[in-house]
Amino acid sequence: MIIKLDMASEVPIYVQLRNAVVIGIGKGELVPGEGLPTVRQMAEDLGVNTMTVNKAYGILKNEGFIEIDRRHGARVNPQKDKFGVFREKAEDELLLLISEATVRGVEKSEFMALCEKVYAGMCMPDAKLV
Amino acid sequence: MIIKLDMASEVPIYVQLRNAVVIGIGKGELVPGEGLPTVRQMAEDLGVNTMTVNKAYGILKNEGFIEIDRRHGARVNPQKDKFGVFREKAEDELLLLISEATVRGVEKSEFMALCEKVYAGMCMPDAKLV
DNA sequence: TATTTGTATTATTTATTATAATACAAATAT
DNA sequence: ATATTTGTATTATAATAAATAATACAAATA
Repeated sequence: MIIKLDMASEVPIYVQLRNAVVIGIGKGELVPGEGLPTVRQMAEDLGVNTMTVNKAYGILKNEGFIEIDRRHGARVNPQKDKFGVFREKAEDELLLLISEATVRGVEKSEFMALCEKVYAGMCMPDAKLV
Repeated sequence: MIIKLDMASEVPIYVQLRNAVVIGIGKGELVPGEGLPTVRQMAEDLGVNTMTVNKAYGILKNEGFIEIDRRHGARVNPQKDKFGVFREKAEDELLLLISEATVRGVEKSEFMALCEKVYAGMCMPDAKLV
């Protein structure tokens, strides 16, 4: 899995890394049980500090995307949204995004089509083979 | 228009304020040409510093949501997404949000229904009268 | 036993956020 | 004309966040 960081971005590196992993799992490029590179390896690959990677891994662990132990390192372990925590967060984010879309003149149909387009690019069963 | 700030939030105050205005315009609670409270008034209402409000207003101006002059203060002036800048940003955000939705076990149909729900709560032509 | 793992610690640097106290030019209202 | 209000700029300060650096340690592995 290839992760690209934008060092000029306002988004903190550890957030960019966290997001990349979430997207990777969502797309199926990272499958449950699969191991992530070690903290040190990932830090070396990305050219960032060990603690920056460790922070991202810690967040992914707390959010229930991966599990970590000293034997196997970090492994993909996605947990479902049991109590609707995500649904609530998603609704808040969608309110902001859809508000801006409306202001920008993007019709509802076009916004929904944008969602469809993103979903179309999600299903990549052979992504790892590419 | 009532704006609520969460002082305990990790989201900076000026970002919360910026978002609230964008949502207000999107919902139609703030109509084009309508004046926003002055920087000082808004700061007093919210109990924050003048410069914090000024920063939010400056961003809203740069993003093309309001216009500002010394005569009329800040007025709502939403600009359309002419060059697809918003569409690109929206697609990036949707990729992350939909990825997380997928991981959390939220089906596509449910996600689209969530969008529909948000849209249903958007159209409030008489919002200002309530 | 030596190595690798995640993790913790401490320190330092830089950037961001927020507040505070003024000040100024432009425009308005009295 | 004068006083007020407007957005804006300036400078300073404090608190927090982000990133790096250099180690260190216990647990697990090879």
